[in-house]
Amino acid sequence: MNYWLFKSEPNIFSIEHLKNSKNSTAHWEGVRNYQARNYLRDKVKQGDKVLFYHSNSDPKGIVGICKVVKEGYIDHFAFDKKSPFFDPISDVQNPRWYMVDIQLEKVFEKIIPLSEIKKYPELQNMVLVRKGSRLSIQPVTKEEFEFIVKLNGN
DNA sequence: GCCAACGTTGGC
DNA sequence: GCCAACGTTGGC
Repeated sequence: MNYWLFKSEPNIFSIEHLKNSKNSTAHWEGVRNYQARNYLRDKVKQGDKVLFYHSNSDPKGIVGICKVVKEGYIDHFAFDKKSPFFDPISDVQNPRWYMVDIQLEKVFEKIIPLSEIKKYPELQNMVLVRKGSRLSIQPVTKEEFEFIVKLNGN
């Protein structure tokens, strides 16, 4: 099993949105970056655990845990002219973009803010805290994942 | 294949 | 709102 961190802007899709979705399950569509796409298409597997991160918000940080319930499949929103994620370059015969489905496992009692994450020596190698890192789908180590779960007292 | 210009992300 | 860092585009 692998561990990941998915970023989302909560004004667009927050963990509350996920909680209120049917079966607390949602597509993770709209990833439009090749490195992140490659993870979604090739590496993110059913049963993997995901840290849900709120970016561009106050406070920003990790807000809960999800699991992958459906692994990489074609992000058909790229073909939908009405979708904000429409991509005219993507071709049905040769799709560029992929998504997964995730299901909520736990909303943390309290957000673990980025400022706090930056304080722990155990978390200094996270992609999240690397300068200039903008990846929206990031690998996380088992140790990092478990450390964060413990921080939340779980 | 290089790289300047432009667009986006996302912390501050 | 600013801007550093990074990604993408497109002319050459």
